[in-house]
Amino acid sequence: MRALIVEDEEDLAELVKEMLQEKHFTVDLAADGEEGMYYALNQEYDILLLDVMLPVQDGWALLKKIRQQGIWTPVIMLTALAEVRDRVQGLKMGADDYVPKPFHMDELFARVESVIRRTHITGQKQNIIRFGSLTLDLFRRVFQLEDRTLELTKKEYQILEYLMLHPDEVIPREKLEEHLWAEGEEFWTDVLRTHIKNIRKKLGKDGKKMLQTVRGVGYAFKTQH
Amino acid sequence: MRALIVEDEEDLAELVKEMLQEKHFTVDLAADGEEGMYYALNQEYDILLLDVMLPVQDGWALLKKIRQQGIWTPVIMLTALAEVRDRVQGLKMGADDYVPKPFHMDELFARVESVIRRTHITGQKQNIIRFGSLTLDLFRRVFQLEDRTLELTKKEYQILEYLMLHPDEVIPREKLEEHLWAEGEEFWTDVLRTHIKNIRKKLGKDGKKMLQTVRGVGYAFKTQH
DNA sequence: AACCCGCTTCACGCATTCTTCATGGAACCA
DNA sequence: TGGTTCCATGAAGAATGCGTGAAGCGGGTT
Repeated sequence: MRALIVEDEEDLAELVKEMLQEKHFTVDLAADGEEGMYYALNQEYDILLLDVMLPVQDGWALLKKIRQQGIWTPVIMLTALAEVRDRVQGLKMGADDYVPKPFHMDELFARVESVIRRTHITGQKQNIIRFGSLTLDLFRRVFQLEDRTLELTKKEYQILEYLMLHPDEVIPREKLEEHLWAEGEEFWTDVLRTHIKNIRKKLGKDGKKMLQTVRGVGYAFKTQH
Repeated sequence: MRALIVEDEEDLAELVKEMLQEKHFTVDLAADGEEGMYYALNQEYDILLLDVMLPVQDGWALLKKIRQQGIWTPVIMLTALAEVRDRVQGLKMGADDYVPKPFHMDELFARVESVIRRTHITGQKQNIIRFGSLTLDLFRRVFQLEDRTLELTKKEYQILEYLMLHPDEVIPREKLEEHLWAEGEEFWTDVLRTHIKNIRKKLGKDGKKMLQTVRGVGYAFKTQH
């Protein structure tokens, strides 16, 4: 899962970021409305957390603009102005929820979860995806192979989740890398190879069939043969 | 994915082309407004990159005309005139974004991605092309023959994609070669012949019917034999 | 501090893919 | 029909990219 936080109070932003990372999100941070706009338009996220009071361009303006651009990623507004009026305005403009500051991290995360669940691609309560003997429960963040749950590390989970959400699609290395490492982070493509190797190992004898290499391009999760 | 670049500065055009090819796009180049018009009207693209200052017919005129023809492929305008007036004009005339020169390739690509995604969400145009028993899913980067997915190598894929995207059109060897090998790379035309042979083999008994040789010129993908 | 776990780095061998080459065959033109 | 050019083909060599195991590193935990 990927989240974008647009928040100018650095400390708070950092706290939220860490909390989400702990929950295995990949997080991008933007400090003002313009930067936020840039990220929101150019990356794919599962959730946007927007502060209302922002430099350059406030949260409402940002929200309005990205909706005009046809981006319907779920949005949670964060604001100090705990007024009902704002809430109404926000929901009208296409926010999915609204969390008044100050908030507990737990509460925020609960909202994040619920909003994502509500609006996720499938639109259903349960986000369970199954191919053959492999099952992915998006919200419990669990893979099952036959009846055994797979013990995956964070990066391994992120990779397999991404691939399984795009079945039979050849995913270029760069795309996976963008997904796994937030803007600006360094990495070496060796890393991806190693993770793939480890995932395959955990997937057992069918590992190589499920996660196929497309030489010179990337990897693909195969639903059959 | 397919892109058309209409740009008269050869060096820049070549740079953009290579960048997009690296991102697995199939790219056509046109050097003036007239040629650009021809391509835009006769081929389908996922994105058009139009220079404003062009010989014969400028980018705005081109944009206007193709919109009049009912072609709503997303368009990004490239221009040296980084004026707000232009931007407004462009957006009014149906450009989807606007990138002032000089730009970084990364930035340009970010815009390309975002514009495509935006129009994808609303448009839901599937990038699936089918002739007879052969199907190409551009988005997934997968060929299917009957129900079997074809296991093509990178070069093989690039060749067949290019030919299938220009059905019944005789593609000169040199054009294919330009498409496959970046400027300056060495090759021998033997290579192309060998790849064609291998593709045909993978296509099975109809291989030669689908991929026809045009003696002295090049090859053509035939939609019917 | 010592440990553990997961992420990253590295070097090497191997397999696939790309390219080269030699040969025979098909199309084209007098 | 013979000569010429261009193309198809299979096999073999060269280049490339991937898989793998092992080792380093660093943050978090006890």
